Amino acid sequence: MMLKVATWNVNSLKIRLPQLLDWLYTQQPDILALQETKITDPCFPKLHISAAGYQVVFSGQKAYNGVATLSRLPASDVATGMPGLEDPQRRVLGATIGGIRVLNIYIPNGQIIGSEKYSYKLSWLDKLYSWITMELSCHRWLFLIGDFNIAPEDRDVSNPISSDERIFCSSPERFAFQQLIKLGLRDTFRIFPQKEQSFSWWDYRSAAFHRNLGMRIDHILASQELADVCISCYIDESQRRLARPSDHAPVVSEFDFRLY
DNA sequence: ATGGTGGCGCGGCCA
Repeated sequence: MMLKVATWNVNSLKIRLPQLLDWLYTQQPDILALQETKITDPCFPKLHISAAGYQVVFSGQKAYNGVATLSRLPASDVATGMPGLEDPQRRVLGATIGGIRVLNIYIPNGQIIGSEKYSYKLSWLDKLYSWITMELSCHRWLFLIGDFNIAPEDRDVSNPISSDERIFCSSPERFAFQQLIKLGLRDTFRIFPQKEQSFSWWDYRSAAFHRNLGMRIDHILASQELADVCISCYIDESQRRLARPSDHAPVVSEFDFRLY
């Protein structure tokens, strides 16, 4: 039995719904984490999602942020925030699906190093570390997936020159990512050999996708016991080539694991 | 390039 898990920042679910439904039909993931749904809960297109054969939980807001998790099996123990962080921004969605804890996150962008938004990102990452520590203590099967807005290494950036002082690449951001790895999570993409210059996000501007100027900032982290049975991880760049694409491509990981 | 594109929603904000 194979378990297929994916993450995709769709940059507006309303605009991307036709693409999402096409993608679900062809890819048939068991679990899909969406970010930047940009839609309020009453407006969420759950009929379309269920018609495609998926259960869904979501936590949205108007115009910004918003996360949703689709799955073949129903979700329980849903969490829409992190302990110790009163945050009106909808960036977190935890759920237990078929015995696996699935934590879908949309880490703040940070905008400019030293800005207020950057401070918010770092304190958010601090809360995330505590939360993941706690979640790992009670779930042996756990995924931490989503848009991290962090490029973990220089090889995850098309132009790593002076990357140390660039947003997504700064030492505090990369340190926070490594702290999650130290907790026992594995970056499933790096379990396997990958082509150089592999990215999951490309700026809409300056024909960045065409020139492959991007970053790998969307990640599927798995607890050790799931990483042990991970059989592949890839970025589906085909979605970025379509008309009116999201600026992010879906990331997919497959596991030799049976959901129950 | 102190720029550039896209989404939301109709003036900026956010990415």
